[in-house]
Amino acid sequence: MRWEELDREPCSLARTLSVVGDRWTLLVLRECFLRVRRFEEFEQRLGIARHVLADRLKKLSDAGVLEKVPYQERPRREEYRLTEKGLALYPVLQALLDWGDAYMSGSEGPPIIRRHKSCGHAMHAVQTCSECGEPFGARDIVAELGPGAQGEMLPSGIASPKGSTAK
Amino acid sequence: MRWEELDREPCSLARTLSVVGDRWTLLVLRECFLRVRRFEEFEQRLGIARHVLADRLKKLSDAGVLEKVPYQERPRREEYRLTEKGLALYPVLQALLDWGDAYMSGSEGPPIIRRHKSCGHAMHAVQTCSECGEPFGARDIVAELGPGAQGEMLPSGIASPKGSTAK
DNA sequence: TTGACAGGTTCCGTTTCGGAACCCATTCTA
DNA sequence: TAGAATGGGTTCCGAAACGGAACCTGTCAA
Repeated sequence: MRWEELDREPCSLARTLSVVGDRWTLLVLRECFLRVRRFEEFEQRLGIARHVLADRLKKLSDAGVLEKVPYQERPRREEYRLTEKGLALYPVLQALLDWGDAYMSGSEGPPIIRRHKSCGHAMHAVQTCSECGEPFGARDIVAELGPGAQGEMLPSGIASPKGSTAK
Repeated sequence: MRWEELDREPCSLARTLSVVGDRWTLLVLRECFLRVRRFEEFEQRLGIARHVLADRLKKLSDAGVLEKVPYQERPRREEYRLTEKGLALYPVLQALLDWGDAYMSGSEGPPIIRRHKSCGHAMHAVQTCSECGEPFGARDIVAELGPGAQGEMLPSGIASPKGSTAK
């Protein structure tokens, strides 16, 4: 596959990466979740080249992840805000953050801690099964072809809908 | 910040992206979780340029996410396997997959479904608080400076350890 | 009239990527 | 015993993306 065709791949991961999978996009979104909204502030906090920032903000807006909302007229100025679709990326950031906290923190510990408003504790994310509520890891899941599948998507030895599960 | 210095940023997200944040790495890891292990199979399934693949596999091995294990001698052949550190990236892939299923699937539905071995249901991931077990979203969390913090990391208006919480 | 501010766009030189060709040790096949 | 196949790369070239700096565009204040 080529990079520009990622969004047409029959794979939700590839399609997601076609939106957030390049060099700066997830860092821009980190700032969005920290309530950064204006061009200059993104630029200052990230140290990103201006035209690259402009490109990323445009692509995220086109994808419906951010929206431009005017905050003054004359001269017209607009800021970038997360949409619901953008807010739904929070678990992605959480998962990246948790892995970094666990494997990339120095001896001092993580640079930022997250506090759960309702219970008041410093926390990290635990992924649980939407159906039974139990925590799970890579070894607890099998992949199967779904309704939107096409062609040879799973390597040999992996379960298909009607086949047997992989050993 | 510049891209080559990402791993020295005081931010777990930036540090994680220094390992998995470039064009092909997460797709390579998707294949790893589908039990793809050999150079040729990565190449065929991804359609990635060979030297880019070689570079990504080397970087992931250097980072301790994959390890090369010999599967035959004479001629010596090695395959790439996820380490525990690599397996710990599963929540990242899950989160990306869930967002793609929710926002990037066509009318047919998601191309791959995940089945939870222990409960038997097709499932997606739900992130819950490690402390109280409740599901949470972006609006339920506040960020605070942690032990590894340095300098101006949070935008004005965001809580610091001793300050008040952001509105 | 000049300067500042916010939000870009343009230009240029350096990296990275995509695609194809080539390399190398070993084993299989004719 | 020659030649092809296999698996895992490396090398080379032109195209695309990036980093940095300069420039542009409304509007308002001094």
